[in-house]
This record gives sequence, C-alpha cells and structure tokens, in this order.
Amino acid sequence: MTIFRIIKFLIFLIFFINSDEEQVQEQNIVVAFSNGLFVIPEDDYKWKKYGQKYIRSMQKNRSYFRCVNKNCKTRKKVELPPNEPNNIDIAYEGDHNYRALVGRSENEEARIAANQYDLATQMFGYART
DNA sequence: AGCCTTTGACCAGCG
DNA sequence: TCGCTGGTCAAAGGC
Repeated sequence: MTIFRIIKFLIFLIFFINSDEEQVQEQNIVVAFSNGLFVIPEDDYKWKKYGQKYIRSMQKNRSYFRCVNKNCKTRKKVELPPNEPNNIDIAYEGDHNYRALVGRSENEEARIAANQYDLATQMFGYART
C-alpha cells in the first residue's frame, strides 16, 4: 500500500468518525472465559469475512470483511493483537449505501455470538466445545 | 441446502 | 528480475 493510499484512508476515517449522521450503531458483545471477560464491538451491518492475515509489521492478526450487500462496496478491517484481545482496531473503508437493518433475530444474535466466540478462541488458542 | 469461516494459493506493489 | 508483504480469491468444510 502506498503512502498516498494510507493518507487517503486516514482522511476518510477521520471524516467517518466525526460524522454525526450515518453513524454506525455499535453494540458490544461480551465473551466470557474462565479467566475473565472481554468485549468485541459489533455494528448493525452484515459482513462476510473474506480473509485473514498476520500483519508482520504491526504484529497483529487482521481480518478482512466486506458488506454482504452486493451493491455496497464497504469493507472493514479488524485488527487484534494476539496478546491484547481487548485492544481491537476496526477500520471502515468506503461507505454503506443503505441503512442497517434494525433488530436481529435470536438466531442471528446467536450466530454472531458464536462467531465472536470462535474469534476469541482463535485468539486465545482455546478449543471450541 | 445454504450461509459463513477457514486457509492456502495467488496476485500486485514496492524496494 | 526477484523476494517480501499485504490484499483477495475460492475450494473445502462446519454449522
């Protein structure tokens, strides 16, 4: 990635974070472990994970998501330092061209929670039961 | 059956 | 040109 693209991306992030309208509604999902709790922020859009990489320069695991809406070009990068699971960086690239669906079914909530649990177990190296 | 994640392979940019 | 690194693809498997 060139410096230009990095700067462009940072400018977008600043605008996105400061924007009052079209603000993504966030909610936190708490994942419980025997050695404590940690919180993973979650937004109201549906994402499809299309890749994961360990970023050597940052020593973080980065997951790549894109919005499931085919007309929507929005992408999301989630960075998790293996040793600091609470220190999550989420970067949005692009903008949604539709409003998030309000409300989720119980199945959907359960699935998302299961996904977050998988993510957490992966970070901690715990086996899923 | 369909949706979603995983993960190795592939691709592109850069030094 | 070649190797490294980050980003994406797509087959396979799980739920």
